[in-house]
Amino acid sequence: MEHYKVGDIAEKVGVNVETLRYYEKIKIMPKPKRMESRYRIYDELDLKRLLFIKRAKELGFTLKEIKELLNLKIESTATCGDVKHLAEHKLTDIEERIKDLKSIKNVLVKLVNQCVCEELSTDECPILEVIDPKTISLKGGDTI
Amino acid sequence: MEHYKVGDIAEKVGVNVETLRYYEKIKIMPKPKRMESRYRIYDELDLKRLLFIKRAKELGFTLKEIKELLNLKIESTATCGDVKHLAEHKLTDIEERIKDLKSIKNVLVKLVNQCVCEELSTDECPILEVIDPKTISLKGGDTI
DNA sequence: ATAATATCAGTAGTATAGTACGGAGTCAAG
DNA sequence: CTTGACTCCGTACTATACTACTGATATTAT
Repeated sequence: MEHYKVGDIAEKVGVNVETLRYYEKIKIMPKPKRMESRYRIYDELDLKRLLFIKRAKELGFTLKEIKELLNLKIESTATCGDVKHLAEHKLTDIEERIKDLKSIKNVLVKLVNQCVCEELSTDECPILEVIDPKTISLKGGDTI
Repeated sequence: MEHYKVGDIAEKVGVNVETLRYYEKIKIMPKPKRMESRYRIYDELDLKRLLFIKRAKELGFTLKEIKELLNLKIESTATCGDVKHLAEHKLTDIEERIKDLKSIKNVLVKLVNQCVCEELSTDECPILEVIDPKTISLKGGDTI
């Protein structure tokens, strides 16, 4: 089994060493084993976990949400239902994110194509039309 | 043309009044017109803009990135190429986000289905396998 | 063997994105 | 025509997620 010191894994994933210690403190990364010198030792699983955290953060999840995602595993009969509910909830959330990202993507595609040859001038910002108001649900009279 | 006071638009979109003033300060929302009493007046376009900002934030964009997205419009022949490049760059980024969100989604779907009837115990966290390492590109020997 | 580099723990400081507060002016309902 | 809700501006405070710094060990390269 491969193992890494804190500096190795940090460099591999592209976070800094302090971030790893911080993640340990807030319990999103598990306490690693130590060498006799008290140096932390990480393995492949830690590497994958850190990689997931990094990317999920870029995708807009908070560390708290990421922790929940990482804890989604079927540990026992007792918790299975809970896990299922939480997973279903996350699923809905993620599907909505994908939908809205696709809307933004489509606007960008159009914009790029407009740019190709014609010098069309768009007076108003084209990206404003993309968000499905249902996703957010306006309060009060729906004048939008 | 509909118009709103700061409290109206804030409540409609679900942000608070101070946030609107903050967005004005950092120039992600334009300076609104004022009534004689110096009260701010917002219109439909402002509403759409604020809605977009709110959702884009939830999708993981920073206010800085959102500002760039909102400025993506073809203003003149001169800037068309720039806009195109920036839009293409954003497009790639968004496509990668969608891809990784879909991967996470698939794992969640599997997890939910596993839960349905069988009491399968997954020893390790299933979600760790989802991120395409290419998206992040590990440094050093690719041992993952 | 010794100098450079890495790690340790703890604490303090930073960036982003708000959120709260205070005192004054404005508006609208009874 | 007042009283309660809303808005004004400026400033200060907060939460999240790091990032930097210190002084002491530990490891590694020459």
